[in-house]
Amino acid sequence: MNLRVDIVIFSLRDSAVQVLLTRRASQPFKGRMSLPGGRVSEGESLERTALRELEELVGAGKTYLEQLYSFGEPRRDPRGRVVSVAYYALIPGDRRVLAGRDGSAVWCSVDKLPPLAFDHAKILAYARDRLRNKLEYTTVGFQLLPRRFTLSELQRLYETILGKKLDKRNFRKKMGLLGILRPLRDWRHTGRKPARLYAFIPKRFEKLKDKGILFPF
Amino acid sequence: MNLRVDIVIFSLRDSAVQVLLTRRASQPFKGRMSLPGGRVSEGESLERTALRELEELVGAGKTYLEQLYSFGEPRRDPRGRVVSVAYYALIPGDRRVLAGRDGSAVWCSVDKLPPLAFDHAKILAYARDRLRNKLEYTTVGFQLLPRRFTLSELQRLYETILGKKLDKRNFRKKMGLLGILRPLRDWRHTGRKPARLYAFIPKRFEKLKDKGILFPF
DNA sequence: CGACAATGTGTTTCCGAGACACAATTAGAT
DNA sequence: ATCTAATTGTGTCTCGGAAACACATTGTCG
Repeated sequence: MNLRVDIVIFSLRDSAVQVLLTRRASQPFKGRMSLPGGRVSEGESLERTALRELEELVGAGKTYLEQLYSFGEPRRDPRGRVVSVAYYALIPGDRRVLAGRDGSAVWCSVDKLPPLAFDHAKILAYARDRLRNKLEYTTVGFQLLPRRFTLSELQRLYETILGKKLDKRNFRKKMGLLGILRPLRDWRHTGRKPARLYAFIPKRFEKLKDKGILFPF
Repeated sequence: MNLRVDIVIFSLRDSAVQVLLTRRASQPFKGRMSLPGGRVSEGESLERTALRELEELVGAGKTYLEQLYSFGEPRRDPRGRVVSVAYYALIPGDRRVLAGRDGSAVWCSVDKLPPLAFDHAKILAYARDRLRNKLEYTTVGFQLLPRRFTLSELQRLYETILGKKLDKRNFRKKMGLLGILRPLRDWRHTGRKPARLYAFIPKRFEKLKDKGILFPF
């Protein structure tokens, strides 16, 4: 039985949710794009496999990683039986990526995906659903932003992933109420009126989580 | 690489959430209780494996089955590397079970669990969490009840799984509002005042789901 | 026939979600 | 220097769902 780990690596780039894909160098599906992944080694846990693959591609740094689902249809790989444990990862949009050893990794907007190898389109769709859902009751979203960000950037992130417009005042009211943002003393100067920078306070959020208070959106 | 599917089979019996466990007949952990499960055969999907195991244990009939999580710590089985894809299933409390070929399967209340083999306690805990969460925004709960049930039974189910008391009037109001229950013409006579029987209307619920209306508890 | 146990039924209060508009600040153009 | 365009930033009202809350009714059992 062949066991692999495939990873859906999300990031926010150019105001779009993008996924890191690799081009297949060999048959089957030679030349097609596919999710990065690799074999689970002996003595290596699933999560460790995922972390290893992840590091090869995007290096170390703030990363969110979560197991997604296991895919085991008998015919999903034409070469033979392969079961994939899929993970998904979130990395900040300002992170430089190594783009893989051979530089074959490419960011693709999830709205303009090329045809994918195997059942990877299915895996990716599943990951997007999960991300959307999770965004509504957790703070995973912050994993996609740089350490410091403006409220408008945060709102755009939510709007992009949820696929709908949010009201600015309501959005800010809720964020304020949650008390998980720390206003910084710096401002972002980008074209027009400068915007205040904020940082996420993970500690505060942990307390909310313990009390069972979730994320309302 | 050895790949298995293990199943957490929940049911509601004697007003308690119970799990179907099997006693191990051989080493390691000989004599201990463990989650039922089995090898994934060649050419068999993960879900099909789970269904096969499930049917061996509890026969055919209304069943809810969902993939839970994959466990792949290198040392979780002392014999060698074994990765388990865990599923969980819900079956009605009035279902007769075959209790396995050899009759070695036993129902155990999740509040009084014996020591379990391997990392099965962890898997079970994970399943309980998932069940609790899912109960709050879906209708999985109905999978644990017989076809016909009283509102009090339904409420007790929710209270048991959520581990907290619910207000009777609010509970009934919400259920009524959702419109997913059909009152039947029969009554349950059990000791005291008879209670009206109801049935779940899956069709109605599908419509709610399509509209994105979820379960408020 | 009386005690007990469970069913069944509405109103009020409170809080969070969503709808909604305008003044202030800055860069860049003229 | 002045104007324009783009973006930030801020409060109130309304509505709907959630939670708190008590008592009359019905049947069984002793």
